[in-house]
Amino acid sequence: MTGSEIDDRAGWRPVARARTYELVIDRIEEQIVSGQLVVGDRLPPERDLAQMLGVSRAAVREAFRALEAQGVLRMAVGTGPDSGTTVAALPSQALTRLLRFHVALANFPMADVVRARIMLERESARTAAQRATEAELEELRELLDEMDAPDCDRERFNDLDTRFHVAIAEAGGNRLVADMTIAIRESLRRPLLAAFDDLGDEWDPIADGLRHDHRLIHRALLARDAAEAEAQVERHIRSFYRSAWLQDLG
Amino acid sequence: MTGSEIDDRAGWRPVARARTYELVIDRIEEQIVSGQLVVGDRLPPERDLAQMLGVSRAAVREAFRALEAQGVLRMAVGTGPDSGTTVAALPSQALTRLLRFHVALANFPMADVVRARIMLERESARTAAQRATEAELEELRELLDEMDAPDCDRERFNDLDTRFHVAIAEAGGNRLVADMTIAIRESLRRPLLAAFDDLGDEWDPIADGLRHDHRLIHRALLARDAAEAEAQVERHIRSFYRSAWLQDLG
DNA sequence: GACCTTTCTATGGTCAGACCAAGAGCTGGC
DNA sequence: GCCAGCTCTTGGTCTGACCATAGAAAGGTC
Repeated sequence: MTGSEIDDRAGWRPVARARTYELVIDRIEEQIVSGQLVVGDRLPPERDLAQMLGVSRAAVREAFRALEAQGVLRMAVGTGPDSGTTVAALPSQALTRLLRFHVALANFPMADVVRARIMLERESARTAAQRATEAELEELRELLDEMDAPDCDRERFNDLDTRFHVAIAEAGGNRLVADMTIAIRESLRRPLLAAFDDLGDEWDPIADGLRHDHRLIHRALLARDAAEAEAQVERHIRSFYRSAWLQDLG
Repeated sequence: MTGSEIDDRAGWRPVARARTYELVIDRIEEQIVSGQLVVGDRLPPERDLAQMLGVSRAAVREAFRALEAQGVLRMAVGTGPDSGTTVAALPSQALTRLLRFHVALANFPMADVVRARIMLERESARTAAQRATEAELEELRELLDEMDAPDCDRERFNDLDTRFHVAIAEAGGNRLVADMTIAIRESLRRPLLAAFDDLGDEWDPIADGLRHDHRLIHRALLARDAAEAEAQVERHIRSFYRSAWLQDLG
């Protein structure tokens, strides 16, 4: 027999020795799931909580850091009403950081990310065509006008472009979809700017193409034409990906 | 004038005083973005890195915790080749935790989460219909057979159900879409089980309906009928949501 | 020489205690 | 009545110690 008899027996796997800070997280999660902690609530001061849980302050702090990284907590010094450690609602920022790291690590292939982006933004465009308010449509138009300015460099263009797509996602009304859209766009910011620079002289015609695409999307939204908005968004993203990365999505 | 003149001047906002651990994270992110750190690489021991960066070990540890929470690092004691702190690729787990917290905090309304789920799983079903392997289709069938077992209680049913949907997402071939699907399903586990229990005697007919839906989805995948697979997945999720939460998605 | 046991060492895990820094509120002098 | 300065709370950081784990190395036994 090559292995030990007590190994790989179905149904048995080693217990993961929980680290102290994970136990602290578990206690906090209990409070959240049971509804005893809601967004805006304050947690006890680190020193107090450490004593209450019977652990060191360092363990509490490491737990807080992990939760802060997930956008669940917000920490601030001082005394006032906004100070201390409070339960936050920052899923968008946390999602963005998470995705940025994993895109940089190439855990998600670029093509997969772009396909996901198409899926998300089609959904948002469809919903936005149905329920965007007049004010939201007007805001989109203003963004497009700003992108037409002659002194709009590539970085500013990209930031306005991002705001345009994010505004559509938020007009779509689905928080989760909007936050995922934001996360994808922001995580692509650096590679996108690098691709813009690589374009060299080809930039101007491509930017004009993007401006034209955006107007078509905006027009479809104004016309409340969900199918057209979806189609234009998909065409827009695919053609941009093709020109910036010289690849097709198949 | 009600406010100070130096406040809310467009373009000016207070600098966020970076905390030491955030600076440590920035250094690590630099290494990752520049490609000097790739998945599997080891970071220096905490004590060494602390000295190299001129900060305390506690600051390094807090940074590591934040990155661990994002699925970017993996920490293990000991001396062997797998010990120490290494760059990991665990986006799925990190996404799941993140979403679980924010669903529990109701930062994402249930209806939004379910709509996002429909969007994701439609995409996966469409792609899976085109590219699922014979082995993957067979695995799906085995899962469905297991769900037919008479001794399959609600929790086991839910776990098999999850594996069925996740398997389709993975057969779809898009890592990001699959990981988001996993995260959504897992984050819904607790509320889903609670809803199952609330059903009481209505459980049996509903479970039969789910089994039937699954067979229809499976059949569409076998037939390589992408449009039908998409439609069946959407119908399945909508009808389940309607019966479990007694609400319509509109 | 092969193999098992013991010891060593590197590394993360945890803790205690100290001091710093920001910020709201209190207090006393003007 | 108002402003400066003190005070207290709370997170931010550092130091240094010791614990726990798991390979690696050393040593002993057959």
